Amino acid sequence: MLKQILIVEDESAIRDMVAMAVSRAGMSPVHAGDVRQAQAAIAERVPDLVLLDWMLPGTSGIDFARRLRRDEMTRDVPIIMLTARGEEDDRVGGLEAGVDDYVVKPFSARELVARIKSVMRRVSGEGEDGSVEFGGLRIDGPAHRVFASDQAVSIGPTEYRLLYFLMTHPERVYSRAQLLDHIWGGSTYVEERTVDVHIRRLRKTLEPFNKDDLVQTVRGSGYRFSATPQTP
Amino acid sequence: MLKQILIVEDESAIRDMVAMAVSRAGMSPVHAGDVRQAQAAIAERVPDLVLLDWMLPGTSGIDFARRLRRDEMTRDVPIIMLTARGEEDDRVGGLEAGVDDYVVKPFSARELVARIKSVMRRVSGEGEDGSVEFGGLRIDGPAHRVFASDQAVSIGPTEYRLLYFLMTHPERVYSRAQLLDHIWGGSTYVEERTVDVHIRRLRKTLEPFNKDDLVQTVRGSGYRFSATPQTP
DNA sequence: CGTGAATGTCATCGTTCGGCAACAATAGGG
DNA sequence: CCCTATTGTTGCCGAACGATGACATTCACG
Repeated sequence: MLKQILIVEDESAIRDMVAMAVSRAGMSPVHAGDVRQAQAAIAERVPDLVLLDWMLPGTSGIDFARRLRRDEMTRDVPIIMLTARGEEDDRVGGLEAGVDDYVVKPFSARELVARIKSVMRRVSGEGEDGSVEFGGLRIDGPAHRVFASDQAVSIGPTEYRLLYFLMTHPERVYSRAQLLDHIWGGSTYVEERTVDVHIRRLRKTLEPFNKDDLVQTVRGSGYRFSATPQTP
Repeated sequence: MLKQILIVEDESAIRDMVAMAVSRAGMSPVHAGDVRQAQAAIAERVPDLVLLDWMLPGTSGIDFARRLRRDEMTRDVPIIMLTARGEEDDRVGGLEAGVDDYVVKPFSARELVARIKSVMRRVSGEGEDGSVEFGGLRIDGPAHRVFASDQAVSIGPTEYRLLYFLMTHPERVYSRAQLLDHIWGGSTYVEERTVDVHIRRLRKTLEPFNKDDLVQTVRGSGYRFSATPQTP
């Protein structure tokens, strides 16, 4: 059965472009110009993934995302947000609403498809309400907080996003470039070394809880979040 | 093999600046002042990425982008558009044409190079390295890890590549030259004896798990990875 | 404004890794 | 049984890589 992708986007040009990309990737696109149409489509069939524009006429994308998370039927459907450049700051809010990933406009068909596949590949790990638990760490998505063995961890915004991404994609190596793409956003320009620094800061905040060895270095390849420790 | 970047831009000043940045980043720039020249260059060699000015004499950049996408030969070549401020609204059209990213003039050399790398990374990017299992050993490609009977094995980068190659091509003899080609890459020049050393190191890391006899010497020919032990 | 937190960048330091050569060991043919 | 080609082993050195601390800048908030 073909994977069905629901595209909620008011600009028809973008919608068509996305639909084209999706169907060329062997998935079945369904169009919706606003939230009403989207709900009608969902009533028809619950899609396998939702591409959701941030700005929509009437209900905003993020409100709709929250609504999807609230409904039993659609709770586990992954959501990818389409945001314009400059709206990136609202990411944290999106994470709270249980959004799985962001793609910043302008984006290429190629990138979008890659993100869709990446998100769909990750079925496991994620709890109901967008909270994640792994290796003795727990992220409470809605509350935007991190706990290590029920102790609250004080953590900065970027470290939070980094940790969130790693915890939702564990046991897998990511290069610095990939981390930049996923956490900083594909269209911002940052040095690759910056990743090192934030990895360092993340480790430092996890250190008091002895969870810093969850963040592992893979020399020549990148970083990995894993429960089984590095064997040196 | 150097990555070749085709620069299609009519203003020679910008072209030179871009070419400078590109070659300083270790890539090989090729110039084209208009679409005709660009096509000639492509006929010569298909570039690894195209930097395309939005406004060109004759055919516009976006038409050229569409043409590149239509042609089988150039379908997968990523394209970055160079646009002037104010043309940003036309982006959607460009995205439909399959453009991978935009850089808005005026841009810095560093930003451009970063974008190029990001796009190229993405294209070759999310390589879904499969997992391999053979003779009690298991390689988790995405995690970049080796397990011997579910125990994590600590292994260096080159040993990892060597093991990965051997495990994906078992029961077959490879000469040192062949191993050099496949693992080191055809463009590097290394002594053949170096293979011996790394075979040794690989055996050493497999030794604690009693898996070192999977790597077998075929005197006069090379090495082989096999589940059935050597008959001495 | 002023202040502090957050973030990106840079320079430096220590470690690891890879390549090589020199030597030891072994096999295989005559 | 010996001799030689081939392979195994080890130590060393330079280059590459990642970690880290310090610094500059920006941003939000009072």
